[in-house]
Amino acid sequence: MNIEKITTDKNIKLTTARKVILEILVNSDKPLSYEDIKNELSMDKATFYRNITKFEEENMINSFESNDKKRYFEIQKTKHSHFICTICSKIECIHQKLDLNLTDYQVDNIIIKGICPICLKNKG
Amino acid sequence: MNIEKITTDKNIKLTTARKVILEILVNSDKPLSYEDIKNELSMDKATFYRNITKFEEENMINSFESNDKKRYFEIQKTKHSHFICTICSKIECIHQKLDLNLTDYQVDNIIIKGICPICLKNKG
DNA sequence: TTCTTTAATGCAACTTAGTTGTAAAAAAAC
DNA sequence: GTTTTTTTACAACTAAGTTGCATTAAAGAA
Repeated sequence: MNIEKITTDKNIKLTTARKVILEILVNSDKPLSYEDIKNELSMDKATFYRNITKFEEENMINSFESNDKKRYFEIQKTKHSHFICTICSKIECIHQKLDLNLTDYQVDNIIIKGICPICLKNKG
Repeated sequence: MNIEKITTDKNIKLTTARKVILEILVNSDKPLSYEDIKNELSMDKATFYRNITKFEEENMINSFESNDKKRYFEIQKTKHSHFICTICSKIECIHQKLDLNLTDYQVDNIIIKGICPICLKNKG
């Protein structure tokens, strides 16, 4: 997947700052927070967040809050859900299809909170 | 449902502050944020959050972050999921049973993000 | 190319949810 | 009643995210 593909048909100017953010997100296999990537960013955090907002408006990326109170961003390559472990805070992508059967609702993201297999085992 | 029932078998002292918080949560049919209820609280916010942390440790309440960046708290009367509309930010409790079939994971809360029927209709 | 307009950026100041240290007060243990 | 532990209020702090504004870059027209 390349950036050109993501920006096709989007009302977006591909600036250097935007390329940097999108490159990082494209090359990650899990959602990332600002904290996770701030060292790789040359731009100011205001620019980062303004671009993130723009990406969201254009439906290029997806974001959600985790239980560490931070927002996590990702590019929706394929539709999937997220599991957040309330013990270790790890975020896992769940690619298994979850049938929700919620008519009249548009479902964009499913976030499941609970305890991951590793922490469950450690708990005993 | 009364507070005594919630605190049964919990390692918790039922102080005035705690009673106030629990009363508010018990009498609500939807998750509430600190902002939602701060006017009804006589205590300091530090006390509020410290008690919320205690309640969570004792598994008396459930919390999750919405897309307004705030945490929402509720007492789990019956197990259910939550739908958060990314347009109007309304939080709806979904009592329909969602079968996830995630073995090895303990599922505590399912948060579905998307667009609610009203906003979908308004969008056209 | 040059002028004009619009959008994007950096910087600093700000907002606000939530946290932490600490001393006083309340409750429990003895 | 005295000691110990827990809870509280208050104030100071932290950090994610936002906003205002001046500067810069880019796009469009002539």
